[in-house]
Amino acid sequence: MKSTIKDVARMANVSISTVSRVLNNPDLVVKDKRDKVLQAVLELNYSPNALAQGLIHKRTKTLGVLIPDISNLFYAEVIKGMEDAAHECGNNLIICNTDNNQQRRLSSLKVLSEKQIDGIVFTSEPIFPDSYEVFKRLNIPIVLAATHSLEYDFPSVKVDDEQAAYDATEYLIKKGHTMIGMISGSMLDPISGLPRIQGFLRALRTHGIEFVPESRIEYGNYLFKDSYKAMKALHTKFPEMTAVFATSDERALAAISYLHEHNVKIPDEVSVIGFDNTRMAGMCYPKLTTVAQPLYEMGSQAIRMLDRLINGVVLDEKRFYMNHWIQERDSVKEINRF
Amino acid sequence: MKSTIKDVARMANVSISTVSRVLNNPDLVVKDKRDKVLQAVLELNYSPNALAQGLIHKRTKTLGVLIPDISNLFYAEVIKGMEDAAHECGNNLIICNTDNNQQRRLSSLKVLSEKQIDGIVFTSEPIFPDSYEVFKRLNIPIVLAATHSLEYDFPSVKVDDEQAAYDATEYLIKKGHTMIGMISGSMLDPISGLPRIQGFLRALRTHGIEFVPESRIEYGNYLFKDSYKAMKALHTKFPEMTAVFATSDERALAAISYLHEHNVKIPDEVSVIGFDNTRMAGMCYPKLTTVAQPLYEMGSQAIRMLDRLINGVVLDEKRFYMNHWIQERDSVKEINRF
DNA sequence: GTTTGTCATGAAAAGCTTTTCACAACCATT
DNA sequence: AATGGTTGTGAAAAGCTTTTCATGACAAAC
Repeated sequence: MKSTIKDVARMANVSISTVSRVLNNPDLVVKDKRDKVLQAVLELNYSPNALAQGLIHKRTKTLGVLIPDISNLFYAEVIKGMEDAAHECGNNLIICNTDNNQQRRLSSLKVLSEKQIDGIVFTSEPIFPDSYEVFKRLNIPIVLAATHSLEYDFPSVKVDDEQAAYDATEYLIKKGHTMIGMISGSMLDPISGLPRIQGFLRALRTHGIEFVPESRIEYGNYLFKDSYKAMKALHTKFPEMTAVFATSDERALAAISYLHEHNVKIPDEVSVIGFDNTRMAGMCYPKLTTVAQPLYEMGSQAIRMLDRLINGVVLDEKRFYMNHWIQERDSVKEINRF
Repeated sequence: MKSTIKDVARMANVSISTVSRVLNNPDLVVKDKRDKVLQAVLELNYSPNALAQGLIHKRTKTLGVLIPDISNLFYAEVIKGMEDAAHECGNNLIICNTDNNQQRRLSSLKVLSEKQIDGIVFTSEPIFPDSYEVFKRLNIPIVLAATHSLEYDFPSVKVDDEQAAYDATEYLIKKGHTMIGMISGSMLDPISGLPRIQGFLRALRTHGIEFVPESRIEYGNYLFKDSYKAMKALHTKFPEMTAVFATSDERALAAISYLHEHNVKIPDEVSVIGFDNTRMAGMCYPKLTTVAQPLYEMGSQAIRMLDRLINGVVLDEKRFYMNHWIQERDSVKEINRF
């Protein structure tokens, strides 16, 4: 049986209030009582019940995190960043898998709210009006990570996807590529789909490369298998291609697999650039050049922003864009333009 | 401001007890009051405060999970299995990263205990006496996942590592290999180090393959970079090797990278078998043949066992060994023995 | 020597819910 | 008509802590 403050009080021969004071405001009580209390605490292995504390303080030091699919490697580093930051500011994380499923998302939010969490980090998914309603009713601080919203003014942490895609494409162009294909997410995805396509197109336009989107971009979901098929379709309709921009590392690995299997040399015949810089990017062959997102930092930054919001600090910038960069490895080759 | 049961009672013109009954035991109250209460609940968007409930029931429906390094891909699937199972039996997970660090492990356990979690899943790490003391004092159900303890009788879920390593090695032998190297974890690691080495040695012995451990096994930590170095060392001291047993997929990928970079054909010149069957195993080239652990199921099974323990069910088997299997892909080749 | 002020401490309320107990009303039994 | 048994409801305790308020003791100031 766990001991309570009452047990400590009894053992130390003082009132409950005194015990509480010893623990929270030690200099309010004289030394000999203090010592007796401390002694009793030790002896009984007492530690306060956070439920009771939470009830009083209306603060649980627990944060909720909603993630569409935890098993996706993308989140491994993000979660670690979150956990480390949370630990640092004395919080715990309840992580919920939403499975890309509104029902589950709602039921998770309901229990999180019942458990009186102090704030929420919502990752990756766009905010639809019905989710917005729920968030508003929850009435607690919320931070978006790896997503944002232009309609609603939730604070957010993410990379500038359009610019990142632009930079990736420009990088390929500067390496001499003009025949560039793209494996992309859906145009209907306003977070990591459309903006990356727009960045890609803008780079081509800026550098005067003519372009027929229908024959150069292949769309598909984010998993390896579909991306492999997408790469096959792309390569079939665009065999002159010398470089592919895959909008996730998983897509890039699928492209690499396809190319290997068809005896296309990487990067000698076809260069590949990915997106995310998950740990996998350094583990494949050839090592993947990719648009790096600071995954760990995105996670920790999101938590730190949330913690500040909870403590009533006003954020100087609502939409926080983290720096991305091109992580050069071995999957892109400079080619002779002429 | 969140509404309380008091607000609902006032609005519905009944006592607090009646509201509580409507929510927990509806047939105890007459229809018209019940309807009025339900109406008020809806109108006020009321949901009960889990802290107060937890205080009474001594049950929080929250479980703690301790993981040495969340960013390791190994845990992505395990956590998902845990989360799904937890969700199914109405629990939430507080996941803590221990960083392989006793200090942090202890501080995490302390807050988890203060938050009155109902049980703990402890993953991967061996149980040392001091940890044991802490667990015992916590006095709540605990399940070990991907680890176990022979000294203490905590229930556990894992694969039979010795047998799995034996099977992997035998698989290579049956494919005609006799010159087999190993990239292993430390012999001092009683969970995934020593047993796998023992399984490896037993398989060789059983099949009458002579063997000088010093020149055939390379030890190192689990990260890619070290494993790459290990592979280099192994290949240097054992160039006749036709197959490598890498005791994690990450190690196997490092081996593959090394071989690619030195123009050794996989699996034509050297076969590689991994361990874990993380999602990466299907994304590399060649696709990795590996000893599959049922990661998702290990996670969900651990949670289900924990939930049963919490509900006072006595487990029929304490040490639960999940089935492993050889997931055949493309990194191992049958060779001609003569 | 009375008053003011400080300090240490305990009693009790508050935070929100569930559950036990008691009460009243009603019907059925004798 | 009196007793016994249901049934529906509210008051209050319990779960554990923090914090406010009140009290008593004692030193300092007039």
